[in-house]
Amino acid sequence: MQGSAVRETLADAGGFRSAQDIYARLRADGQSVGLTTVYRHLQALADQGRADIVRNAEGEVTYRMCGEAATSHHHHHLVCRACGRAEEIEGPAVERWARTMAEKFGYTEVEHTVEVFGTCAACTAARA
Amino acid sequence: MQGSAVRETLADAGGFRSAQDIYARLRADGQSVGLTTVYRHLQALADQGRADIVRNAEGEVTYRMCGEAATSHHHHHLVCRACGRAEEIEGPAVERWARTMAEKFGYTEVEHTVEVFGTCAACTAARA
DNA sequence: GTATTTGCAAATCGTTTGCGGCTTG
DNA sequence: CAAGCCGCAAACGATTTGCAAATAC
Repeated sequence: MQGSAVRETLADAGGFRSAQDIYARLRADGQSVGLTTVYRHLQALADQGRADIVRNAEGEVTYRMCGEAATSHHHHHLVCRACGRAEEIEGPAVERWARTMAEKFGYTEVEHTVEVFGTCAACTAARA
Repeated sequence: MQGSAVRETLADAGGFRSAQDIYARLRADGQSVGLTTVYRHLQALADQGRADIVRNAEGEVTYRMCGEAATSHHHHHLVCRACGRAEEIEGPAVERWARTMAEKFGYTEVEHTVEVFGTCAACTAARA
């Protein structure tokens, strides 16, 4: 099953990666997989809540394995735009703020997307 | 110049709209424009800071005219996912939180995207 | 042998670009 | 005539789907 290969690669990558990225890594690793399959497994992981999704600035969808703690627990990310590495962050104040604003303007079924992008210490240093 | 037509339509729409959307409205209005032109003008408006950009859940880029007050002033949006209408909102606490988190993890060149989606009062009501 | 997984090729879809034609000053 | 605007047609890049072959149970 290619599923495990996809999962392993995504886990090994350790950060947010696009389907294309994972596909490239698998191929580079000599593995024989189809792009379609990669997309399907990534989707599945996301559906099951085993992977988090973040859409990058270019509009690409990126995935990252998330620990069971994070699973089904509302949180946001601080993502390195250079290497994809990410920290899980929380902000009760933000949640409250979003809800308050929505109420104030009479909006219902509120949802929000909050992503913080930056360059991690390692990547900043590597930029010598 | 088709530019004014695009600007007017976007302004009239009063909310966040995709290029395709604006194009459709113009055509429906009997106007003769090319999709390419719509994209180009929308891009230009965004570049000049005369329009705000929000990428919706489907990954489509949507634009909305923004007042001069909003121009070049950092703010976020509370967007109605049904009709595109939006309110400009601010959250000093959120800005601070993002910066703090980034510092805490050693990330530099911090940026963030914060969008709040909901269903506005009118659309909620219309759902009778 | 029936259900599931796989992957190639083709189709979608939003968006961008090449480029010749038209407009304007 | 030169500079800028237009828009058709083609190119693009990410993602999805049809479908038949390969595999699993």
